[in-house]
Amino acid sequence: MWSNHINYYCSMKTHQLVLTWIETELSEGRLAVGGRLPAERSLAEQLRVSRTSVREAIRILEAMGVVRAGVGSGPDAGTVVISDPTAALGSALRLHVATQHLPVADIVETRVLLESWAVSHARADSPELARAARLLEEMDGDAVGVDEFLALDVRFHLALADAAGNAVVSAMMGSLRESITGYASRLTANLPDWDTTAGRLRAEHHNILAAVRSDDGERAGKLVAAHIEGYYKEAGVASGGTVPARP
Amino acid sequence: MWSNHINYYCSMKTHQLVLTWIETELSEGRLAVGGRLPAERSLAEQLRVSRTSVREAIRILEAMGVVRAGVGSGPDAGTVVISDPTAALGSALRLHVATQHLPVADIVETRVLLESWAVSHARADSPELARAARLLEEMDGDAVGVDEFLALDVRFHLALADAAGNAVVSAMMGSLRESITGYASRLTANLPDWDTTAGRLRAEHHNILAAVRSDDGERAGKLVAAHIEGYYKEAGVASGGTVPARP
DNA sequence: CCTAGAGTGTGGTTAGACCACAGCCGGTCC
DNA sequence: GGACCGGCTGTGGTCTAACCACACTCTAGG
Repeated sequence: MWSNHINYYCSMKTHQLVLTWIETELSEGRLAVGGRLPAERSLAEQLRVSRTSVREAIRILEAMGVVRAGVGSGPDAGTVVISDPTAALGSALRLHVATQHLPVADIVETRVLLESWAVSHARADSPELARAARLLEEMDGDAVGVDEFLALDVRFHLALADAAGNAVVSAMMGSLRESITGYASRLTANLPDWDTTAGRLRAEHHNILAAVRSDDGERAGKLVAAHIEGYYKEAGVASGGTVPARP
Repeated sequence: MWSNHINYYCSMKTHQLVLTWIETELSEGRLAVGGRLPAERSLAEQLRVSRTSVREAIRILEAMGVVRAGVGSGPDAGTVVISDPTAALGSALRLHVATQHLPVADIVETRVLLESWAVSHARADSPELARAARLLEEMDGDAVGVDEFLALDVRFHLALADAAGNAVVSAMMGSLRESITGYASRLTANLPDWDTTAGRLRAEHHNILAAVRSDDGERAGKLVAAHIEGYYKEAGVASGGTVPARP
């Protein structure tokens, strides 16, 4: 194969060559979201590399939320281009939290920053707000368990963030939330009384949504900041504090 | 091998099994930054999977900035755990920008948001500010070319962001900046007169740094927002606007 | 003592094989 | 004629076995 010869002039790992090729195809518009990559074997032959190297590149793209690999044949199989920035940022953040080089307190602080910006820039007539309202109705149900409540809570906050119309902020919000999902559900154990907390959270949610809908961005931003900080404080993750021990 | 048997009960791809194992080792503290992963062949044997699958997992971690693979032997070889969140977020963002599902305008907007927060929360006595000041001195030199100026500019803004002491914000700032480096250098071609612009940017940098050092966070935030927005506006990336055509 | 070479262990890359899966297509049976 | 069943084809998923380049480490020879 040529790769050794090529690498002699350009010290790039083989799979990076494949990555570069795919990224170029994306930039130049020859590959777009919804499109399909060539089959792994064809791509390997075309780029004069082994299938292993092609697969390594595709794995990276898959982890980054850029492609989705599907077996079988037919119109929904093969490796298709998608675009899920949240997945990429989320798993990256989660891993770095695991290395304990990204303090959870910093993540919470960043979440407050992004989310208060988002609600204060949300358009009062955004269709996302209707979605948020429906989620609140669901959360008001009596039979909602803790985990279900938290899941709906995530979706509510994401809907709010989407209303600002900034894809990057939405993706980062989602990834921050995803990276600490594990913590969030563990934190509920620290709460003195879940029902009381849930009631407070519900009320705060309605206030926030009302502020956004009346176009009072400043007030919505402050409410959201207090909402998030209040929750984590009650659950024991003080700003700059350490992470609670595992059960 | 057992993997097919295992996958029968739990539909997880083999390399994900390896990823999960490594993430657990990180969370539980048995692996830490600076530590070394077992050799690929050992790990494969230990987890009862093929070396191929182990490599796919390691590739993903490498792309996420969690490990660094080094050939050879000795104390600096092998696969060691690092922590470079910026790399992970940066390449992810860059790829999604390539798919044209993340508008450049949104990235700029997010950068303004994060950076103005950072400077308004920077500690006036942070050692990072001294670093920022040294970078400004370098930029004031007469013999500084365009590319060199831009490189120093990136480092200056990152130093400012670091002064806020939030690792997540710093990482996101760096990744946003990295994801649009390609654009930034192309944008200079749109400027009517580089020397004039450079002079203005220099003056604004000094003003921002002065505001931070006098603990006037609010003013620093506004200055930084105007600084960034002004530059992109002059270079032709208006908020919500489209991307300039390639040369 | 120092140096050149063999030895060892690391990741990097490749080739080739087999599997499970999903759609397609043609033949068969009712 | 229509419904069903089987093989065919192409996809990604996994594994094995081998080789390479590299960098250190040890050792034999000067």
